[in-house]
Amino acid sequence: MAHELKDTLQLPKTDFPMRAGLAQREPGRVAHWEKTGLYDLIQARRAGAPAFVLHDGPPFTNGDVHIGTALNKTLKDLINRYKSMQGFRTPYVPGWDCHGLPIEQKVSREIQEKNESVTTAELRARCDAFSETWIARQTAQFKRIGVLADWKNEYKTKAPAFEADIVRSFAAFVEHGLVYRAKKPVYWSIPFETALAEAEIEYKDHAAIAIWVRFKVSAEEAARFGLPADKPLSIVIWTTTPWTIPANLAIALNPEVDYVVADLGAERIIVAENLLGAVIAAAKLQATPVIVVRRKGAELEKLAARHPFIDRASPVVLADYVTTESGTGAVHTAPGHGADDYLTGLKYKLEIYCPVGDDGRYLDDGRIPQDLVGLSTLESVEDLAAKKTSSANIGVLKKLDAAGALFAKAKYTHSYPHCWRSKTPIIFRALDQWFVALDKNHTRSTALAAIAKIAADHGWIPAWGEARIHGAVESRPDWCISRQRSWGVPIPAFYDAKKNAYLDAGVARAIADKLARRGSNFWYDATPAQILEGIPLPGDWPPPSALTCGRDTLDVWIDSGSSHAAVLKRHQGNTAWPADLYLEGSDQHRGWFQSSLWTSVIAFGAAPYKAVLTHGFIVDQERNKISKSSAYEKPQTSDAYVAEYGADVIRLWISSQDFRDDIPISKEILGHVGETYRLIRNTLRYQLSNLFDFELARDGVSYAEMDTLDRWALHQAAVLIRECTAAYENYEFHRVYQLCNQFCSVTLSATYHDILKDRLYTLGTRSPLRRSSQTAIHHIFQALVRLLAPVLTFTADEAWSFAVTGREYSDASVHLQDWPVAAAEWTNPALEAEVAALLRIRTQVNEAIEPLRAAGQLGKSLDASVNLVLAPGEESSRVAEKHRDFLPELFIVSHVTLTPSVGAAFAVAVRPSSELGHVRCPRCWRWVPVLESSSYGDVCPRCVDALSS
RNA sequence: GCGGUGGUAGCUCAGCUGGAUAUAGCAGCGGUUUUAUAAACAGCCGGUCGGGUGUUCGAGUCACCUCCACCGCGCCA
Repeated sequence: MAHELKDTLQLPKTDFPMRAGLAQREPGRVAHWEKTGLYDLIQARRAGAPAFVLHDGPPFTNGDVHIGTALNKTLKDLINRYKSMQGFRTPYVPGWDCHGLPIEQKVSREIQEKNESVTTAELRARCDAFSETWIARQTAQFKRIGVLADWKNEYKTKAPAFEADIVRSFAAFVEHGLVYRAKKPVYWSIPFETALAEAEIEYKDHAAIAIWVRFKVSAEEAARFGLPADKPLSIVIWTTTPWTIPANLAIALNPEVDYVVADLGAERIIVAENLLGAVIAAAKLQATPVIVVRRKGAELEKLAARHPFIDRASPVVLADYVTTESGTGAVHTAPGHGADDYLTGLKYKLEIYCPVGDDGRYLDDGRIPQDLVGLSTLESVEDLAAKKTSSANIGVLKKLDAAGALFAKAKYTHSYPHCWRSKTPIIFRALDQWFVALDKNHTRSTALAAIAKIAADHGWIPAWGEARIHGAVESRPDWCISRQRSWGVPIPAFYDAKKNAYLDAGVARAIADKLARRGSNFWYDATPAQILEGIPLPGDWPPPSALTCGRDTLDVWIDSGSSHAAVLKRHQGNTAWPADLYLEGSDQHRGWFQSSLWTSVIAFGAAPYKAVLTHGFIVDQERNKISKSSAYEKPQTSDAYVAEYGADVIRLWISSQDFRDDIPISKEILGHVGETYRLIRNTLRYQLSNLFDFELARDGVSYAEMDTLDRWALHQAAVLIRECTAAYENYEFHRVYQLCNQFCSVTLSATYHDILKDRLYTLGTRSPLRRSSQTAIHHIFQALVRLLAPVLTFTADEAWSFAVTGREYSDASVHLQDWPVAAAEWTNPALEAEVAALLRIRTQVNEAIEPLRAAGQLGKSLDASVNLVLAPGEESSRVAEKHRDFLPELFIVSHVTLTPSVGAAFAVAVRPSSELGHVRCPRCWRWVPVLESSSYGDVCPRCVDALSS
């Protein structure tokens, strides 16, 4: 009997599974989207619409997609999908950053391990192949997390046409007269005879010899500065790299620090006052120094000391970086052998002097003492193990000793950069490099103006991005754009036998045209004559036969920084210049945002983007950064996370975080997000399953005829749509997450859906009240699934397919729908206020039920009967009175009585319905005064109606 | 060391131009239901808003100092 009764209920029905099985089932949807050509369908649908171009910053192609990269790409995908549903045409051309040191390093290491020797062109071909395999893998990984893009029109910085545009960017620099050649110190690996980049050095402890050296000050010079000249006077410097002494051109003092002339008896020395004691101690002198004179460093500027064993002056210069934490406060300065020294050298117009050759040996330049020429500055791994220092260091020590200049020496262990491959200490060595003069031709001011213009349009998101990039652009020194590397775009410069450089914008552009057809290996394979064939040369150039090709490549930031020119300017994949949005991590203010700005400002006079959105970096739960190398339980790759949680949970996690700040990730956090996912999924499932016999056209109820609670729900949906839309517009996806989460759990699951069960399940199929609720559910589902579609791309699409066709896969896609809009009539604040008041009473009812439950007098709320003591005139009493017939359903109880009581306060009382002598209807479980008979036995009058309809 | 950003319950987030008892969801705890059932509902617990000082009738909100984290830059001669 009971079983038959249950069969008369309209229980929910759907094939939409409760359990998502994301990790297993999502790949099927990726394939489905590929098959149906979803990206193209979306584009075709908006063919005539205004464009929103989000220009993709290219990830580096040397490994699996890191979770941070996945976050970046997913945020882009989310925005594109939202904008598309909002009615924009959203061409999205993904890119790949292919050139550069990390790839060349990895490939070189492989070659080295196999003891192969290859030509530059072969090395480049292997780098190309290496990059290509990662492009394929990363593409699959991006698709797997639901990134929808124009993969067939993707851009690669290594593609010949792209390389040509990189060279054209460079040609624009030349055209504007910005490119010049100068010396600059670089990290140099002696064993490999190559310049190293920051990434190729590692800091290790190094046992060095620290020396204190006298730089004599002549009597005349001393007198000129009012210093006592009756005893030998010298400035004492300190250094841990004795081999750089031959290149010494100056002594740097801090202008603010107090220096003293200290009398040691036989001689006098000049050092910082704070360090005098330490210097005396280093020299193991017993004498108590007597301070004769005290001067600020600034007062000693241009005092000319003498080099200890080379006949030249070493003048005092001033530098703020000089400290009194170690040494003597007087810093030995060799502009060809140190970054600071270099800058000081430029300031004082010193020669950038580097008397050390590629092999690390002193050159015979006519200035280096003959007994030092040929000595090596290299300390091999064996030398380091044996604690032997370099022959150059020993040679210099001998010379200093012989000259009587060695004031003291000591062992000194410090952290020092080493070549990561040869494990030997690097040296700083000045080499000729190409630079871009950023202050020429108003370049910097134009760039700053472009930044300000974007700020005026609120294009820096968050707003502090403006300060970031402004600072970076304002303070950037001239841009060193040459690299002594092979895997990159060649700098189209030529050299004659005397190493004079030849560079011309027109020639560079002509070469770019050739590279576009033949690829950049042409530069490495062909002779200068072949390269220059058919290209008119400037009048002052020698014939091609007298030239050789330069071997430097361009800084890879010019590669990616040219993407706006190579992709947007050429409308690749129907894009347009400038981009509406660039979106990358906040480190790119100094990286891609900046390099793109420079190339664009120089070539086109304006920024390549209208707005720039930045996100923070992924950190672990302790707020420590998650680096690619750190030892975590599992690799921090996109695929590893997707395999464990599914792409939609990862995407939901991404949306849940305020990405402008640090973005924490952990098992706990993802676990919570997984809970939210299940809540949302179940909410959608409830709606789908209760619409199984509903068709809007056939069964829909007009708003005017809808039930109060259903109208209330539509009001809530309208609010949700409005607030979510505002959040999406402001790129505040975490608000979307919070809003949808609360809507699903509080508004729907705990309130609306719970109350609706009675009418949906037990009323007659075509009962107007049931149809009213189904109409509301239909509208709410339509809104909710679309609001979620940009985030939960897989689940929303799956739910949509079930809603439209009842099947898991179909041609219908939520991603081809418009953004939801609430009908104006849904917004009904007066009704909302009344229901809100009733819901507050509902909470009181629930609180009153709880003690009875604890006492075992009640089980489910339907067993309860409620009496409200009304206080006439009071608001909740008024509202309760007005909606008295609605109260049992709203409270999910069987019976509600109202007892007006003048003078009493509003109160809630609950008792079991059985105490009223009521009986329980076996069909709908409500307690009623009497049951009536039906063909299914005795049921309540309402169920009799339902069964007969 | 410098510049930027942030720090609100175990977790993720509200809190607008300073105003009363500081949000909500999730998690946790012990319950209810078996008609969304590897689901659903109700109740309870939980925060001196990183720390300090100041301005104010009143500070999570403003100022200064300090600690911690992240991004960028620099330094270790």
